[in-house]
Amino acid sequence: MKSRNDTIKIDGIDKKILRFLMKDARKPVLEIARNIGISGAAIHQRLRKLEASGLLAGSKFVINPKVMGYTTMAYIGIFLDKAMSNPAAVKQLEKIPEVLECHYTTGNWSILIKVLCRDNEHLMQVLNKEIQRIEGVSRTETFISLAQQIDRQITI
Amino acid sequence: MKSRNDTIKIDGIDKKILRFLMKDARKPVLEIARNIGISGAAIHQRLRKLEASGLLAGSKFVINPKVMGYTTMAYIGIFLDKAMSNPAAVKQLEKIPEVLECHYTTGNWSILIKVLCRDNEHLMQVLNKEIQRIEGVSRTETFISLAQQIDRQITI
DNA sequence: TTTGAAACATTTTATTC
DNA sequence: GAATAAAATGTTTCAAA
Repeated sequence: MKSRNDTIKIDGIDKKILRFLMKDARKPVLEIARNIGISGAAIHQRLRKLEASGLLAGSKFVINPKVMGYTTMAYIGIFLDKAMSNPAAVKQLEKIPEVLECHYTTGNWSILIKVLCRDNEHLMQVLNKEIQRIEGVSRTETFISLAQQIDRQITI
Repeated sequence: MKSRNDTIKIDGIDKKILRFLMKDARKPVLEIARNIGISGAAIHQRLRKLEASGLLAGSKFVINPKVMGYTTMAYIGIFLDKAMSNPAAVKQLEKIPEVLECHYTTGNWSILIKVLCRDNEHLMQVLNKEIQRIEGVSRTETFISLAQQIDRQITI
């Protein structure tokens, strides 16, 4: 099932199934079955295997934040005083719901985060009252996303 | 249905439903119904309304790229020669499957992209043979994500 | 808006090839 | 691996409250 570098072999049928479900997680297996000319049970079995392999990491409903009044997305590069305060800083960042992603990165900053706020004022509050107050955070650089033109998953 | 700033009013029941489905898009509506003590038909109707409002923007199967051998994620800040070449650059970026996100940003760069590659060598090829060759791209700054500790959607 | 019930469709499992 | 079939479960619609 797995090749020597621990990746998984998936064939063309697996790919077709995944491509359908990556676009619409609630697409009925039977509908996919009709589309690709294989029985629903066969697809069901393949999905169980893909799940067991860890390739399928679940499914999600996608929410449009704009409709909820969240229109300001930004990336924030964070400089930390000492490398040792990293895990502690992440713990604090986890408590801020506006923080959607957090990466340890090479380069200028210690950490790069993605935040989603209602507007610029909200973003300013999150910066000044939440992020800047975290122990070890010395400086930040903010990049507001004026528009997002690409948003997709890995191509299968 | 919508307040004067065009956001949507959702009540506690809507939130409960959404929280279930944001975690697992394939969770049966009837199961959610049993959990929150309301009929399946009621949930079905609420979901139709949420979908009509645009708040529900579909669903996705989530794939674990590591299992497919994609282990190097990076953010790349791109400097463009002239502002006018922006849309053309995005068009070229769309053709590169390793590019998962693309944002117009305030700050240093014109564009910030997120890329997913198999390894550092693959990343180098994408940088040198794909991104740097795009008309108008003058310089790039790469930040490799050594680890991602937070990855979530907006909190409902 | 909610419910319950009927009609319809899908999922899941066992069996067989 | 895949197909079929049967049982269990889920979805969808609608009339009534």
